[in-house]
This record gives sequence, structure tokens and C-alpha cells, in this order.
Amino acid sequence: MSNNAMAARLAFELVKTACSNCNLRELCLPIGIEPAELKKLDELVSTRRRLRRGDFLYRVGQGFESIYAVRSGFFKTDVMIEDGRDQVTGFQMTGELLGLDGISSEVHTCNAIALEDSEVCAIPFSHLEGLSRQIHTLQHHFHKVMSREIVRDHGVMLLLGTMRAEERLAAFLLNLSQRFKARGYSPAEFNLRMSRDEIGSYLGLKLETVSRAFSRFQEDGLLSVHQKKIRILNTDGLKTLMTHQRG
Amino acid sequence: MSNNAMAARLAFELVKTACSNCNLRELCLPIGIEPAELKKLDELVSTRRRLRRGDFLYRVGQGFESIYAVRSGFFKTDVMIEDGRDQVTGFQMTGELLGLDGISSEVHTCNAIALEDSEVCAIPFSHLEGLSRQIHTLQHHFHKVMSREIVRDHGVMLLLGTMRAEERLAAFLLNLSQRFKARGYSPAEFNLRMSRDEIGSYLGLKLETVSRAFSRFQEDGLLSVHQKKIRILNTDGLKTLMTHQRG
DNA sequence: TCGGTGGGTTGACGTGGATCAAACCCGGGG
DNA sequence: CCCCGGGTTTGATCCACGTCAACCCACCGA
Repeated sequence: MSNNAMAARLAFELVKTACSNCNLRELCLPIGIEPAELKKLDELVSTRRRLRRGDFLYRVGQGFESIYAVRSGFFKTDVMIEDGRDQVTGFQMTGELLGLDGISSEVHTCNAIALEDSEVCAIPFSHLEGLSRQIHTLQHHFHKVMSREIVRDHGVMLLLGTMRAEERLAAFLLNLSQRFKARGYSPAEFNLRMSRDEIGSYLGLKLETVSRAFSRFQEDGLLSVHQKKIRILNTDGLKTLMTHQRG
Repeated sequence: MSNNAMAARLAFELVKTACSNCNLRELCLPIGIEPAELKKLDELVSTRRRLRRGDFLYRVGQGFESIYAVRSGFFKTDVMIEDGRDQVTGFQMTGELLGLDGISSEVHTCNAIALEDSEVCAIPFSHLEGLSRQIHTLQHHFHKVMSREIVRDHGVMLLLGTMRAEERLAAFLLNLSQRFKARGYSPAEFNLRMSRDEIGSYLGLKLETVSRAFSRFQEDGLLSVHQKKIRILNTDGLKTLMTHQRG
């Protein structure tokens, strides 16, 4: 490699860490921000952090000072109560935010765990608050992100409270599919990063039930399933199954 | 009533509408705000609104422009999907905020319905954003409130995903009890404002199951139940039932 | 090559809560 | 006073999912 090429490469590496050059702009916080403002934002995202599969990004009880934007990889969050019961509360992929739960009490109330090797941007929360006092659009966008999390949770509550097993799994797969699509990946074919057990925990089902539902979908020609590799063969079938099932 | 008394009464009625004189200060937004700032806040809460039992505070699809603080009364929020299934996502009492779901898409994503005659303060959201750019503590407090809502929802997800019927009801009653206590009411004796059906919807159970659980608790000496009047006889019993039930 | 290991599938069976149905309770109106 | 209606209770039955257990398969390290 020539000196020039090395220098260029180095410059790229440096620049690449900045929000202004991040290809997640549309998904993450800086949406709709003016170039001048974007520059300020770059200072906000001070730290990057790499995680290996299985690493904790943060744990229950750990002091809260940053939220995190997933730059690459895949996470799950879970909560637990004393007696050992726990529940996966969400799966986060590229461009999604982690850690909003910690704001309320200055302490994280759930665990965030990398399901594959991942990278996140740490956003010191006090900085974010400071900057969002200056930049209206940032402030408003952040509020929208928090609100969207609430709406998402309501959706999960609806799922857990009213849907039967196959409807839950269908809803889950359609949601994943859509999120992959929004990121430029195939909505029809993807790898699950999580185990049957983790899916079950998220959906309020036992892993055997999840497994059976997968088998059923495959029998019915809705999916092809090979371990974690999923291919959706009949999206509409999944949709009707999700909604029209019961009266 | 003398003229003086009437004038005093009138003045009181006027003054009473302001945040600075609201006895919900501790529960609602203005916590920890300086007197000077509290004055600005008073301008924020422009409108009061009275609702009769059964009235909608807002509906799904309605444009969002304000959040609401419950001044008195009792509300429920619910979401629904096309096929008619719906779910109660929460019950809100004095000092709690309603409408945070609407921020994300500028449109309300759930219905808010008064379960008894109620009164709310409407807080225009753009004003709130404006003011929270000036008052750090307000900004931070608002973020905490949103975050707390997320944490609460995670708790409900845990309940819906992992608990059995009686555990759910115990958790629900203990939560209500605590919230009444925080408002200076008896934690041991209170009236349910909602029907068995609404409790069931919130807890992901059928009303018959809720009713049976109430009967069971009464047989076991944990509660006395007379229609909507609940008296908790054994708080610890409820707590152990909630957690220790299963391995 | 082999055994070990951990996740996944499948089957047989049990059960908690849904469903269906009847009776009850209480408040309100004629 | 009775009747009516909505919310609630209670009982009988059903079924979706959990539980328990065996087995399979992919992967891995020896």
C-alpha cells in the first residue's frame, strides 16, 4: 500500500466515526439536521465500543450515563425478577437505540447483550440533553424515538395479551422482515440471531411451542426453515394468520 | 356567603389552576423547579378539561398536540387492531401523564377514556419542548417520565409473558395499592374504578378468570372483596404469591 | 474418527385458563 | 313493588400450551 493510500485510508477511518458520515443517519438520531448542526453532533458521540457475541453492553443495576446506538450487530434486552423469571423485552438491530430504560432512575433496569459481534456508539446522556436544548430538531427527534419505544411496547403487550402462539410468531417474523427490509436487506430471507428459547421468552412462549409453530408454518408452505435461516414464502399468509385467526 | 368570602373563593378558584399552586407538584412535571421557573410553567398549562365518566380524552388516529396530566379522576388507555381485538395498556390516576404515545407519529395510537368524572391539564407539547429547552430540570424530569413509562411497560410485558393468573392479579393489586398510598390514600382499602373485564384485558385474562382469582384470594383470607370495594388483608401473602409461586 | 455438548425437534400427556352457560346481585325505572 | 339489564359469580367442559422425555443434528475439540 502506498503512503498516499495509507493516509487516505487513515483519514477515512477517522471520518467514519462521525455522525456526519454515518450511513445510519436516517435511522439513528441525526435525522433532518442541518450540516452545521451535524458537526456539533459529531462531538456528541464520543465513544465507540466493540462487543463480542455474548458480551453485556450493560447490566441491571449498573449506573446509567449513556444511551447507545447500534452501529452494527444485534442485541437483546431482558428484565428479570428475584425469583429467577426473566423475559426478553426486545431485540435491537442496526440504527436502533439502547438504554432508554436507564434514564428514569439513573440505573439500568435491564440487561443488554450482544447476540453477535457488534459495535455501538455511546452517547453520553447529559451531552444529548445539552445539545437537544440547542437543536430543536434533535430534541424533537429524540422525543419521537422515546415515544416510538412506548408505542412498540404497547404492541408487544397486545401481542402477549391477546394473541395465540402462531399469531405471535407470525407477528414477530413479519416485524423482523420489515426491519431488515428498512435496512436494505432482503425481507424474505434472513438469519435469526437468537435462539428458539430467546424468541419464546420474547413472545411469552416455551421454546417447544416456538419450534412447533415453525414446523407448522413450514408444513403450510408459509416458510422454509433451516435452523436459524428463515425464508418467508408467503407473506400474505402470515399476515392473515396474524390477524384473521380468531373472532 | 358574604361578598368577601365569595371573592376569596373566586380568587382561590383562579389560583388553583396554576402549576405553582397545584398539590400534584411532586407527582407531575414541575418537580424540583425553582419558583421563578414555576411561574413560566404556569403559562404552559393553558387549558383544563373536564370529562364525564365514559368520555374519551382522545382517540386513536386523532392528531396529537398535547399531553395531559390527570388532575383528578381515573383513566384507562387501550389499543386495538383491525380484527377487533383490543387491550387495555394502562390505568392512569391523579398526577400521571397521558398521551406520550402520540409524540412518535403526531397521531394518538391509543384511546384514553375516563373511568370516572375527571379533570386534566392539557400541556401543549410544542410549548413543553420549548420550555424544556430553557429549564434543564424540566427537560430532565420529562425525560425521566418518558423513561419510567418504558420501564413500566417492561414490567407489564414480564407480567404478561411469565406470570400465571393469580400472580398477575396480585401484582396488579399491589401496584394499585402502592399508587394509592403514594397519593395519601389508604393502601389497604380502595375502590376499583374499572370493571373485571377491563382488569382482565389489562392482565391478558378473561373476566371469569379475574373473578375466580378474586374469589380465591378471598377464600385464602388475602382480601375482602365487595364488588369494586377491595380491602387487602394480607399484603405479604400477596407478595409471596406474586413471586414465589413457581420455580 | 469419535464422543461430547448444546440447541432444536417431536411425541405423549397434564393442566391452567378459555369457553359456554346458568344463576346471581344490585341499582334504576316504571 | 316488580321488572329489567349490566356486571359479576360460579360450574362444567374443552383445548392450547406447558411439561417431561426421548431423540436428532450440527458443530467442535481431542
